[in-house]
Amino acid sequence: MSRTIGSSGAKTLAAIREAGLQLIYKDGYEAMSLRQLAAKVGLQPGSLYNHIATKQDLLFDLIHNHMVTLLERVNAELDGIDDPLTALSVFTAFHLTYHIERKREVFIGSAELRSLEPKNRKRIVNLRRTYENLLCDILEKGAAKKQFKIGDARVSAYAILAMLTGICTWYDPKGRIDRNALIDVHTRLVLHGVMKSG
Amino acid sequence: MSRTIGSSGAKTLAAIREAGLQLIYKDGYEAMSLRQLAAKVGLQPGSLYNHIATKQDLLFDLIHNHMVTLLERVNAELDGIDDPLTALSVFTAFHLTYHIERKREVFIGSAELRSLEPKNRKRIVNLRRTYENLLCDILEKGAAKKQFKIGDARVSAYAILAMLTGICTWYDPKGRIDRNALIDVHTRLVLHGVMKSG
DNA sequence: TATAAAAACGATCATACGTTCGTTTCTAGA
DNA sequence: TCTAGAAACGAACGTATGATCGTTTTTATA
Repeated sequence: MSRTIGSSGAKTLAAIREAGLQLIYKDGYEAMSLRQLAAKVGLQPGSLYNHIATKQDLLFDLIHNHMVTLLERVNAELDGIDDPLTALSVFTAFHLTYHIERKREVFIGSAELRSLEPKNRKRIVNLRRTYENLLCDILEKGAAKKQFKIGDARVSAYAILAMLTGICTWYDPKGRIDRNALIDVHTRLVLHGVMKSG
Repeated sequence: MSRTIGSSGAKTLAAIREAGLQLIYKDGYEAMSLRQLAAKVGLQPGSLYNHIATKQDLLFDLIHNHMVTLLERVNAELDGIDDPLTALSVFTAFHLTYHIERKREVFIGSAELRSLEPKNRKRIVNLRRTYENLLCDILEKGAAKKQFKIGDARVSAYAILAMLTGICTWYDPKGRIDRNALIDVHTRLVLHGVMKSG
């Protein structure tokens, strides 16, 4: 028995994950070859299989890990908040912050859904649905309390999520736009968009 | 000399385009093999090359054709409209309508940008930038006239476009949601989102 | 109807892919 | 220090890919 604690295996796996994230984000899952991936990590292609089961497993692992983290964090953020308006504001800020920080995972999580095997895809779609439902609930509560005026809650939720998630395709943290300014612009669009008055 | 008018070649090319659209939309460009494509059209793989130059050319052709049409139509829609509020409303309705009608092309046009060779990608990105600028201009004019209150115009434009384009990933014309209801919900979100009052 | 071009066939090319496997090297716990 | 297991090598597997090419069939015009 050996190499359980502090083994370099964990580091290698982490390096594979990071390299995979970069390559899939840049070129897409299908376009990334395991030879590319291995070269980026500094391994022979076959050696990858000491750490991952299949290419598909790596993709699922990356997306699943991201979804679980997303749900954990959003639940922590929304915990104890009752007022729909406050909740919507918190949700918006959280969603943007998280999506800026992990934009590669987020992008892969939606762009490469199609590359997941049906069974894996279903698991991810379920987690995503759970997340969407959080926003749906907020909107419905706000509409019930007459704070919001929206049409169909699910349609509105999809529209808002699409808007907020869109930054993953273009936002550059080192670019012209300040992060807080980004959050302000979006928060305004969302809140004014759903508010009853206006 | 023969087979110039009414030749069956044009029909075959159209069939290849349509089949390509379906397959790329469903599985992605990289995942679509020319054998799949040929089978769907009812040809041997090699016969495709009587109609297309390369697989890459087919992808570019599909996306480019879509972008050119998009620009033609939006210009026709906005022609002669001066008031920013009216323009924004028209733009929103047009964008949604077009994106519902050609959701496969639109989806491919953004999801498969990465699959285009650099030179091809640049041409598409330029066309897209032209389209984005139309919305940017509307927002800036509205802000200058104090009709709108927005932050950065380009950020707002990206946010709105992301929201409206998002329907391509989930909207089903045969589904629960009526098309007009969809347009209403989104128009409300956009207009209220940018309006000064609120 | 004769003919030249268009379009399909179908075999084949070279290459790249994900994955496997026997072997060797390294490393950390006993 | 010894040793078992982890992790790397590197050659190889079978398969699928995009693309080519000489040949045959179909088509519409002249």
